[in-house]
Amino acid sequence: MRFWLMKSEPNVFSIDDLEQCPNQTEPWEGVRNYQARNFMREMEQSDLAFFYHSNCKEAGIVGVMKIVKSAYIDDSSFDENGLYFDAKSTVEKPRWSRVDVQLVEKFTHTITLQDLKAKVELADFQLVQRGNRLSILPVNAIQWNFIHSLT
DNA sequence: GCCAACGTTGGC
DNA sequence: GCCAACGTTGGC
Repeated sequence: MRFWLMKSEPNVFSIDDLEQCPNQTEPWEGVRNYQARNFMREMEQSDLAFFYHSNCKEAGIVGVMKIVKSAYIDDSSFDENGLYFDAKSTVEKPRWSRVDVQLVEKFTHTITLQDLKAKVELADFQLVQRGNRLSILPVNAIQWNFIHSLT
């Protein structure tokens, strides 16, 4: 069982949007970065992930999700008219993957990036490293428990 | 909206 | 395989 952090811009897809989905479950699609994709492929059913709101007023962790389906083909890359179209990803040679996530817990308040950066315990956490842009990161158990204790 | 940091592309 | 040019991310 492993832990992760997954970023989404709330004006594109927020934790409230996930809450509205049937079964509070939705495919996590549109990841177009190889490192992030590879992390998704390492995910197993019942792994947990923090939901992180990025590129917004109050950037930070807003809740917890569960991986309910491990990586499979992200066919949004085939949709010519869609946001996530990638001409180099074909049905014969699909390039991108997605997983299905289910909402587990919505925090009553955001654990902001500012909060996280202030913690000595998280000095090694990839999220708070300078210049970090990865949209999916592994979180180790110690970090997970510590962050969760901040709620 | 700015811009630093990083990833990707493509010419050579 | 190098690296300049370009595109994207994301905090501020």
